[in-house]
Parts: sequence; structure tokens; C-alpha cells
Amino acid sequence: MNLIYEIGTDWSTIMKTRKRETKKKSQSVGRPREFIEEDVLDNVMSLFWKQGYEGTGLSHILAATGLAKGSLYKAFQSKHNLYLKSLERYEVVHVDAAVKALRSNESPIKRLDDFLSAPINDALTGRENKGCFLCNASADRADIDIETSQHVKRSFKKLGQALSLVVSDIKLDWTKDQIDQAAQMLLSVYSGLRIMSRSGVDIDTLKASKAGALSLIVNDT
Amino acid sequence: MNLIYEIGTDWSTIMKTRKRETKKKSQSVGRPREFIEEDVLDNVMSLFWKQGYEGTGLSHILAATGLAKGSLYKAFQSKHNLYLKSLERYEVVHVDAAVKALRSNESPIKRLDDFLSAPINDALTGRENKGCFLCNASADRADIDIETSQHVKRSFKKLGQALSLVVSDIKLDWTKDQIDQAAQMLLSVYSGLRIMSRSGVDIDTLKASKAGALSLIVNDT
DNA sequence: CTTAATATAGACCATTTAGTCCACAATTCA
DNA sequence: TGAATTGTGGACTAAATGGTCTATATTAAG
Repeated sequence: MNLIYEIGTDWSTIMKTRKRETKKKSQSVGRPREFIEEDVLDNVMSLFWKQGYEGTGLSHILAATGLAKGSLYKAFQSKHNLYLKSLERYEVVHVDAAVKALRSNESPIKRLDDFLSAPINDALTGRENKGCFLCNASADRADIDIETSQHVKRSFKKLGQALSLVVSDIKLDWTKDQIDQAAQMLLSVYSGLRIMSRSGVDIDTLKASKAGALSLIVNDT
Repeated sequence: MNLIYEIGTDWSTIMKTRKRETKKKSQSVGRPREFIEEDVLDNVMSLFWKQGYEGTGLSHILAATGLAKGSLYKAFQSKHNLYLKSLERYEVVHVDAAVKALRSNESPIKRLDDFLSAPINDALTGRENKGCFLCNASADRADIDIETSQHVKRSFKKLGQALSLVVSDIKLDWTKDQIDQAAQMLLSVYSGLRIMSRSGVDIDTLKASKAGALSLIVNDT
């Protein structure tokens, strides 16, 4: 009915002329971006993290980022791609941070304690309770989207390896298998805590879980 | 444009006459149902379990059940209600079965081993890999839907209590706290296994997790 | 200033969504 | 038989969905 695209002229032909090979500097040829990609991804990640893929509509994304559809799609191509970029961003921002914390110069037991305390502290402070994006994505998309599952697996692997290192710092006499088993157990407990805290399981139950897990590593020997 | 509802007459007035107080026998007054509620819920549960709430459309539900919209909505009122009913059905069919298995007359260690082996065996056989509906629902809906979270919490509690009983059968000298901590740890590991298996984490990693968890209970003393 | 290149805003669209409504079918009861 | 009651099928709808397209704005280079 109401068309408003008839005023201008001869555009598409002009557009298809050349495609200059500029080496993507931060200050490039045309009109500059009015947003920072990382900031947008942080906002979008938060939405997907909290609401899942199908639960997050373009409308939410546009509202949270303040971008218009045109800009969003020019920069990120599709909702699906935006989801994958969010997972990458999560790995860089949150997984790598957790790995770094697991490799800090605190005592190894303190590092494990902190690792398992994070879900509990988040549940205590209440606000949001997003859980863990990896866990949520695993439940949400990993079974139907190979790219998602690959990202998630890679991040889980990073965490598992970092945990193995910490355990090996405590249990100097354990075999590699024993160490890896304990580390994977800790990672499972972490995931379980993140999942159960989403449904509001009471704090004492979560704390018991953590205590049970740590008792394997902290006790005796 | 094309209206076809003009042939009949005087319906709504007739409908609003009386509302007989029949004590819901299985053979009631009007036209009988052409489906069994439990069968429909089993199908629908499977969809929500696999695809989540937003990921499951009415179209999927209609296709899977073979029902027409009218029948579906007359029986179940809304998609949301259908989801809650699916969770209830899951509790009755799957959670209670797991609890029963945990209370079987197998050796307590075998019962724990079986409990943690289920996620691994499901991952091994490949087909589907739905994970655990409680865990998925927790990630998917529990944070925004109180009714969902209540169902999920109740089911988790049942599992936790059953696990405590099994642990107490093994560790006769442990305190109640020790027992509960171990049980909650096992439940977290179970949840973690279910979640991680959704993203296709390799079987050996899952097995390591299980071994780590069981080593706390099986070893020494 | 002109031209090329890129970004923005938002109108627009095809499809899908959950949900409603009613003509009609099938049953029970009197 | 006929009234009352309940279930069925599916046409229909309003709103929302993800995605496209283009007029225009803004920059750099020549």
C-alpha cells in the first residue's frame, strides 16, 4: 500500500561497481559504526543466557542494544549467528576468567572452594540467577545445533583441564586418572549447582552439595 | 471474508442453561473422548523435554498427538498448562521410577552406580539424548515460571531424599550431615552429567565424573 | 566537491504463533 | 425419541516472529 522508496534513483547499479580491498582498519572507509561490537554482544549474551534462544526475540535484542534492525543485521547477519557470537563472547569473558581464577596463586583448596561457591553466592544475592550460559545452552540448543555444542564442549574442556591442575596441586600422590576423575566430578557438581539454582533449590541444599564434593578432595591423606 | 458459521442457530443461549453436577465418572454424559489423556501427555512431555517450551510449537504438539486444536484446548486449556501437566507426568513416570530403583533390593552401591550410569548409557546408545526434563526445565523455564520451579524443586527433593537413604545404607557410621552432603553431591553430579551429555561431551569424561563421585562413597572405611 | 563505501532507521513482508469459535458429531438420560 | 451434554475438526484471527530492502546519513579519498 504505502510505498516510500520511489524518490531516489539508480542506486543498486551504482552499488555493484567495486569492492575496495581495505585492510579493515578501525577507522575504515565509509560511515563509522555507532556502537562497539563487544558491548552489543555483552547485552545480547545476557539475554540469551537468561532467556534462551527461542525465548529471546529480536524485539528484546533491539530494545536491549538500542540498535535498529538494519544495523544489527548488517553487523551480525542473523539471530543464530548472534547466538554463536554470544557463546564465543561468554568463553572469552567468563570461562577464561574462571580458568584464570583457578590458576591464581591462592591455595588450591581455596581456589576449588571459590569455584563451587560462585553458584551459591549468586543464588544468595538473588538478583537475576542466570545460572551458567554453557549449561543453559547445553539444555537449550546443544542437541540440535552442532556449532553450539562445539562451543560448549570446548568451554567445558577448558574448565575441566583447569580443575585437573588444581586437584593435582593438592593430591601430589594421585594418579592422573584419579585426578581427572575428581576434576570431572567437580565440574559436574558445578553444572548441577548452576542448574538446580535456576529453579530456586534452597541454599542449604546447594551448600551440602558443595561440601560433599569438596570432602573428597580436602579430607585425609 | 469466508464465513461458514451462519447455518445453525440459537446455540450460545442454549449452552448457558444448566451445568449438571455429574461426579466425573470415566463414562460421563456427552460425547466421549477419543484419546487417553496419559498418552497425549506422554507425547507432549517428550516434545517439551527434547525441545523446551518456546522451542515446541502447537504445530509440533498437534502433529505428535494427532489431535485437532479444538480437542487439545478443550482438554488442556493452554500450552502453558500442557507444559505443567507434562512436568507432573514426568514426576509420576520418571522421577518416581528412579526413586523406586534407588529403593530396590539391590546392593546400595549397585543402586548408586546404576543411578549415575543412566545418563552415560543414554549417551552411549545415542538416539535422542534428551537429558533430564527437570534439568532442561530448570534451565528453560524455572527462573521465570514459579509453577515450573515448584514442580522441579519437588522432584529434585524426592531424588535427594532417596539418595540420602541409599548413602545411609552404605555409611552406617556417618552423621546425617555427611550423608546428606554426599547425597546432594550425587544429585548434582547426576544433573551435571545430564546437562553435559546434551552437548555431546565424550563418554570417557562422563565416566570419569561418575567414578570421581562414587569414589567418595565406595572407597575405604 | 564528487565519488565510493559503509552504517542507520524503520517501513515492509511472509510466515508462524498461540488461541478462539462454532457447526456438527456422539454420547447419556429421561 | 429428544433434550442435555460433551468432544471434534478446522476455519479464523490478532499479534509476533525473523528477515529484507532502500532512502538517506556519514565518513575517507581524490
